[in-house]
Amino acid sequence: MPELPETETIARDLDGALRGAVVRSVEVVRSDVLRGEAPGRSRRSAAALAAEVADALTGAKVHGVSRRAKSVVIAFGTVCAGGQVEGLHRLVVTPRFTGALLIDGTPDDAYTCLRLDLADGRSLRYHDVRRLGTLALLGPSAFEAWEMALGPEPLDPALTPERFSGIIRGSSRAVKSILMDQKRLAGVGNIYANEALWRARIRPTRRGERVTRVQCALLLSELRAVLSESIALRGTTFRDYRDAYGGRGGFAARLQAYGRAGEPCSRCGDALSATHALEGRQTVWCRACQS
DNA sequence: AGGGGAACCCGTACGC
DNA sequence: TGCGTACGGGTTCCCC
Repeated sequence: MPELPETETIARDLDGALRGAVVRSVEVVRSDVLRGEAPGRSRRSAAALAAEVADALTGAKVHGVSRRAKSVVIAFGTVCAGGQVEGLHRLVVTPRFTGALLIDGTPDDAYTCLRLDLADGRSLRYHDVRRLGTLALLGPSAFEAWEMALGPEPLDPALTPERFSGIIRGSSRAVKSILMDQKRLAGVGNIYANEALWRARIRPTRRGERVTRVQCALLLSELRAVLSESIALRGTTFRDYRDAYGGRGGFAARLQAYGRAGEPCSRCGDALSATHALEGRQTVWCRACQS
């Protein structure tokens, strides 16, 4: 389940590997992962979208690869006669649970949804077993609309403790739900919400409006710490996540809360509690030292 | 505004 | 062993 550190890892690898590469041919194998206006939107005619993607990407040049929220953004431009890049559009890839962007060297199989063959002989595949991930090809205005609807990036220095505190304290919902609400804060999912709250000693069910400013400042710094540490170890492979070379992330062994229900809290030794009652998602915390 | 539930998928785990 | 079924997991969308 790629969240911010995992999609960041993929984006950094692909930016280094693909910047400047030219697409020779496009094969849409599974068109049901394609979306129109934005990732996650209900799908339009899959056949029409497949034709649009093939048409737009054939001959296109990779301008750069970046990340926003939990999505990898591949920016393409068309190479014109003069050599300059025009008609920038972006393929927004949201892998969800089992999606992966793989560069050549990984064997092809039945789960390839999209394959881009590059002029230099390499290839890039979007691979997804469950196909809950999505690919959306967005022009400049649709891309801007999608980005504008997302909350700030937790690692952006422009997100000050004051602003973060306003996000958390401005809602009566459970603080964990606020952390995971992509409209309020982008990129944080279940794993890192559990971890950040454990580190900051805040109970996941505490209402945002009842988290103090001091706790908010601590939560932001612990959130940034856990995200940065995970990026340094190329993310968390709990189960399905793979990087662009098919490799696993190294952060799973560092998790203190997620997936450790019943195990002793590494801070106080009490058994970690778990519930699914918070929006139906696995929530793990220490009753003794998180309040 | 926000909470609940369905839908999207299919490998995995389980029951019989 | 095989077959059938429940489940998970983030997000959107619809309804209350």
